[in-house]
Amino acid sequence: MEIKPTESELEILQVIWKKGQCTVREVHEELAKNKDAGYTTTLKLMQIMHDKGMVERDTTSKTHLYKALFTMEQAQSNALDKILSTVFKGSTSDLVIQALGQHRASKDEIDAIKNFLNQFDQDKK
Amino acid sequence: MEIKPTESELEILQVIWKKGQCTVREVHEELAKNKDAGYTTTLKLMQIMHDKGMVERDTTSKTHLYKALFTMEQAQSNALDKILSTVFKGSTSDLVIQALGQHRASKDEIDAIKNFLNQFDQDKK
DNA sequence: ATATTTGTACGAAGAAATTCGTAATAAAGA
DNA sequence: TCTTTATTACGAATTTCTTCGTACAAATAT
Repeated sequence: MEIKPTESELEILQVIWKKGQCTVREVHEELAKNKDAGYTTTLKLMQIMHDKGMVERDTTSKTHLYKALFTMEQAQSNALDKILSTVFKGSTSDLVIQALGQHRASKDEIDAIKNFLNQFDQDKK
Repeated sequence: MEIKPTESELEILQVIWKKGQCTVREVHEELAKNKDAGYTTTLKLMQIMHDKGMVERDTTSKTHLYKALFTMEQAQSNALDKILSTVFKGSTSDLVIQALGQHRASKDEIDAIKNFLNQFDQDKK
């Protein structure tokens, strides 16, 4: 399956991922904090996401419950692939260095990355 | 200025960045390798990009010459910001680790990153 | 029981992105 | 000069995304 959520769909997915599963109202309330759109707009978007096969829903009770049909990690993977090919000429190291350069990571984060790299080396040898 | 090129605009920008400056035909030929769209489609897109202020053009001769008005690095920065906020919950280290995990980097790339990290530490202390 | 609130379905309008055809013009070639 | 080719301009059709209003049904409250 092609995973290519639109801007608005991603906003909704963030809420669903965070809560695991949720109702249209829950998503809407959450979005309302930063944005200002009608309830039916959110509803319609979620219905479309369902049509597209991005989410599933439990319709046993009147108020439907939505769940994502792919994980945030899958979306991350897709997003990385996309920007790697469009703006990083495929260079992972460019991407990593850019990322570390502009969004300064905390010491803990840097340590986490170092550990990861060392473990990586281990596997290679 | 807001830098938010669309999918098609990025395809075009890649060619412009690579060549420094170029004509519609050059861009079109390049795109034609992987895609199949009419010449006037490319032309129109580049005209729109000009309207949006994404590119400038030299119209002294009949055949116009286009240049990008922002660098690939700026586009990279924007792209990173966007996916960080939409799918990585703002965690740079998550992003970096994901990137390194799935697109296996070469030894040279890993070394480059390690050097970068060490230098980074130095600055901090 | 009746009215109010809460929810889904759905059509349709508006906006943005993409595609292409046609016309006008300039350059190049015969 | 006249014809062919290359280029830009531009309108318009198409598609996709976003937004919202209205209708109807179910649940809740009075």
